[in-house]
Amino acid sequence: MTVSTKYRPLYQQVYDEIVKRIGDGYWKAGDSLPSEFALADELGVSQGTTRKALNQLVAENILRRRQGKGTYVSEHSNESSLYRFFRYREPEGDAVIPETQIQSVKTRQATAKEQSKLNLSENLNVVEMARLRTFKDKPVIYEKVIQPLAVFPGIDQELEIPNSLYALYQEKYGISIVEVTDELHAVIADHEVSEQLNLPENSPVLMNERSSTNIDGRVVEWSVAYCCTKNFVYSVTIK
Amino acid sequence: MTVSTKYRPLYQQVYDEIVKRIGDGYWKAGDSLPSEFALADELGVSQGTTRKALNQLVAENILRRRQGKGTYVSEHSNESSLYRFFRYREPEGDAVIPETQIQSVKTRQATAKEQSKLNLSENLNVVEMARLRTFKDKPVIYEKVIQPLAVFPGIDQELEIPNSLYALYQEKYGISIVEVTDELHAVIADHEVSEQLNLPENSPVLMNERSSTNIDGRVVEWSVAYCCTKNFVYSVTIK
DNA sequence: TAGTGGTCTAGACCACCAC
DNA sequence: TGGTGGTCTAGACCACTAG
Repeated sequence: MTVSTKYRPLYQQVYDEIVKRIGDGYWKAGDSLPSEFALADELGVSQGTTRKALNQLVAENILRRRQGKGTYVSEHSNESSLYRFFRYREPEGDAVIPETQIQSVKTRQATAKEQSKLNLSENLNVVEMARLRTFKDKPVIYEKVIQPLAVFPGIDQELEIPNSLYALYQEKYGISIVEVTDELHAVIADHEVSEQLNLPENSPVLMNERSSTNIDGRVVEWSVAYCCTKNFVYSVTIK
Repeated sequence: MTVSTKYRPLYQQVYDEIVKRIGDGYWKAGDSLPSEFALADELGVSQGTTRKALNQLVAENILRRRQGKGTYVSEHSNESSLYRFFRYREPEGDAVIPETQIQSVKTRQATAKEQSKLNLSENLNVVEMARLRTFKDKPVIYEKVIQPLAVFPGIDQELEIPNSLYALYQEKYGISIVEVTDELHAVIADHEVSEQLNLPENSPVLMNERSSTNIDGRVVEWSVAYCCTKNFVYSVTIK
């Protein structure tokens, strides 16, 4: 492996190389990686160094390892990991898996806020998807998802949009969301939101502005979700 | 080191032993631990095994290490780590460090909800502290903190309550909060909350119900905080 | 049985810090 | 200069999986 002039520990260089290969599509979600020894030989480092990089990637949910089988690129489209970023729960703490209906898909220019959140400078075309999430046939979350067309070409023409957009991003665009940042506000539902969520006027709702980050560190999606927290809570554990 | 009948990897046994010593007060917040080799010798394992346990504890914010100096028990009363669990930010993303005023301290029996959240079965005496957090002389968060008297004996007689309760827990009671779980709701401020936060009637506020967990895994504090998110957001990153 | 990841050890060398 | 943690290597053995 080429050693950069600016010093980075070997195991971090191995880490970078693996991330690069996943980002380039050389290894795709669900693929198995070579064994520790094979990878170490190929990159010219020791098995222990490779292991350290691999374990770091496991800690970040980018890889999964199973003793006796091998090392795999995480499939974020698994039921379990699909809802890793979905933080709404019933008050008793039970997970909620909602249904999703697409309400509308529009293509337009990004607003100033969207440009800033998505770091857009040149191509300002974005897709706005409005979605209604329902649970037991009752509307629970109304959200607008903003995607740069440059990142997701043709996503506005997509006919079958799955329950989880993250699965679509991964399968069709090779984009793996590995981190999200949520900013939560309490607001009064406006007319559109009350109507969609079937709430009385002036209901308080939780507004969640989310930035989603790809494996390469770019913010590739920004969304605003409104949730009535009468029957649900946003639950998060910080360590 | 004694090896338990039920197999646990050596490095996890080392991990457990270190946690136990911190929990027992053998090493206190800010203390330095023996070097990797000294600890390895004492416990009868290799330096690499000790290192693995130590690094895991660093990942969990229980220890801190500095090259050339040593390994230290985290002081959660550091400015930096004190606010690790404080998730309110200005909309631009700047951290907010508020002032705190104690409004009242009461001792009473735990409610059913508090018993459940704090896993109380025998001694039901709890202390309720009402606190108002202000930023730039404006009230921003009103909260009620519930502490079991069995865990914090005499805390209701405390004269000097610092800005961060977690620092008090650590210094006086040897309790280190290592994990919190927040449940967020959007609600309409009631009379008490609007008055404390100086808000008009019917303002939406973010309600945060928090369970705080000690190093030994027990929930030792439960609180409810109300925040007006007009000028602040609750911000969290999930990986 | 062969191949994989998981644990554990021993030792070398480097970078940082304090005296 | 001596002691600390940080990186890197080499190799042994164990546990799990699959054919």
